[in-house]
Amino acid sequence: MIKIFNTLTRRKEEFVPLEDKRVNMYTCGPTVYDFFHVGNARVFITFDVIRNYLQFRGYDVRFVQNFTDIDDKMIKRASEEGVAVKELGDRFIEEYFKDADALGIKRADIHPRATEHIGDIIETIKILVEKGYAYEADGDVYYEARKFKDYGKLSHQNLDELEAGARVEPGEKKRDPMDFALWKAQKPGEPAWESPWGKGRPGWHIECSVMSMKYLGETIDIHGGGPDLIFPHHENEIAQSEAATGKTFARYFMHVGYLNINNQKMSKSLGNFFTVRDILKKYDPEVLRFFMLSSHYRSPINFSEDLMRQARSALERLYNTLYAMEHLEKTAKDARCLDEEEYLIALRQNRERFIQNMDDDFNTADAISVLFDIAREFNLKMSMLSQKAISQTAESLLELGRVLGFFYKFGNGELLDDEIQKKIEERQRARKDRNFALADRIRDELKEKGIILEDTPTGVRWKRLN
RNA sequence: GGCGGCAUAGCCAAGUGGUAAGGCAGAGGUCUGCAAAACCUUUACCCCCAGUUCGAAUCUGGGUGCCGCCUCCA
Repeated sequence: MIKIFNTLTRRKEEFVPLEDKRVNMYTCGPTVYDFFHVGNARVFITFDVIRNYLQFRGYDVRFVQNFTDIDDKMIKRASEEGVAVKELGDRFIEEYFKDADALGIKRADIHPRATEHIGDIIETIKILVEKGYAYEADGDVYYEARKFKDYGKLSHQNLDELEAGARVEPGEKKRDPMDFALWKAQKPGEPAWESPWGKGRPGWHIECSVMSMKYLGETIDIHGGGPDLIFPHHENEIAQSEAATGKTFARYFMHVGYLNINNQKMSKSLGNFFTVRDILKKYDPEVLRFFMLSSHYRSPINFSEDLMRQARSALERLYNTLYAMEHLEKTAKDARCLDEEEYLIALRQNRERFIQNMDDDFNTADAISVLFDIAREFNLKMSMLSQKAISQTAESLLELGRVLGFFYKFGNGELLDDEIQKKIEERQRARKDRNFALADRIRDELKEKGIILEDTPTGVRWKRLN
């Protein structure tokens, strides 16, 4: 039984999708005006794992993540750079996929763009106006928060409390500070589309309501995003969607914890801002993924180079084990000895434990510890295992690791080229002749080329330097 | 002012009523031509005080410290 912490109820609930074995999920993607940062990455990686895991558990997952390609930030950046908003969006969508691919974040089934759904957005706004939830004011259209009786149910605030802290920008034509824009009238130089209220563009919140419902239906199973989306973004999505349809918008809302720098929120003004693009210059993307998944997704985590180095060492340990398995799979003789029943039972139990941990609100930290347990058991007993047991272990470790998005680069037919293979043989001859100077020189040479040699009782084992 | 989160070894981090997973780093050891990897051993008054309980890191109350949301933000 999978349990999910639902922001709506603030508790872990048993996960029961609307349709048996089918899950519809939507997450709010990036605004494509720049490269994405490590905080964004945490959200994308988290939902990538959740999606993988649900599939692993046999669900048919339909996953949608949008691109916000029209809003204030887009307009501002485009004009700064002297390019069209469309051009800016195209460019950073491309850059998004470069980073996401590197991090092993799989593509959503659909990545809709706001600007390609203007017609749908207008239709939904029309419905909200007709139903009396929205009003036009001078070319703008606002949603009247007070009309929606459940407003605040996600962020657990009531309107009066929210209103006390609300800020009204001068020049806004809202009737109430808590009202928010569904449609904004065009300002000079801004991109705009024709609408019943004149030329303009959509507000931020409406796009997600519209695209979620268009591709996944009026009621979806899981809606997620970053922690600061709870209010107002997701609150507003609920208000818009549920007012329009009269149905529950999303049954489980999931929010990822913050990624902090020195225990503080990352912000451009503090200068503690890291893009994924920058970090990948120094660290393997898989290390970043490992680092993120070492903590529970809802806990705040701190990002630092020291922690990245710790993550790198830890991941390396798993890889060492994988290399050892690969090596032994080739050299192990069958009928090794020992009763390996017990070992295989423990392996199965570990696999079960992994599932239990992940079932419990996707506890990746616990799940990772199982990976290490499997590795230790194997390292301890590897010289006594049959080929079959070794293969089974490798299979399990790879299978479970890949649910978390690890090990994708492993074992895809990386063959040593002949030249390197010859060097290894040459070194073996030198070792036999006790010409250790030559042997060490060859080992160093290969290291230069990124190939690490390790001598073991069953022969030379090699791995690629990361 | 309203709402919420966190505090576990040198560092990171699970655990949420039965006496502390896992990783990194350190020390010692085994193995080894050397190296590497691996394995073994070793390191915790679970922020403080009071309470509930046969029993609390885990529940309750009160402190202390840190962080967040309520405003564009993942």
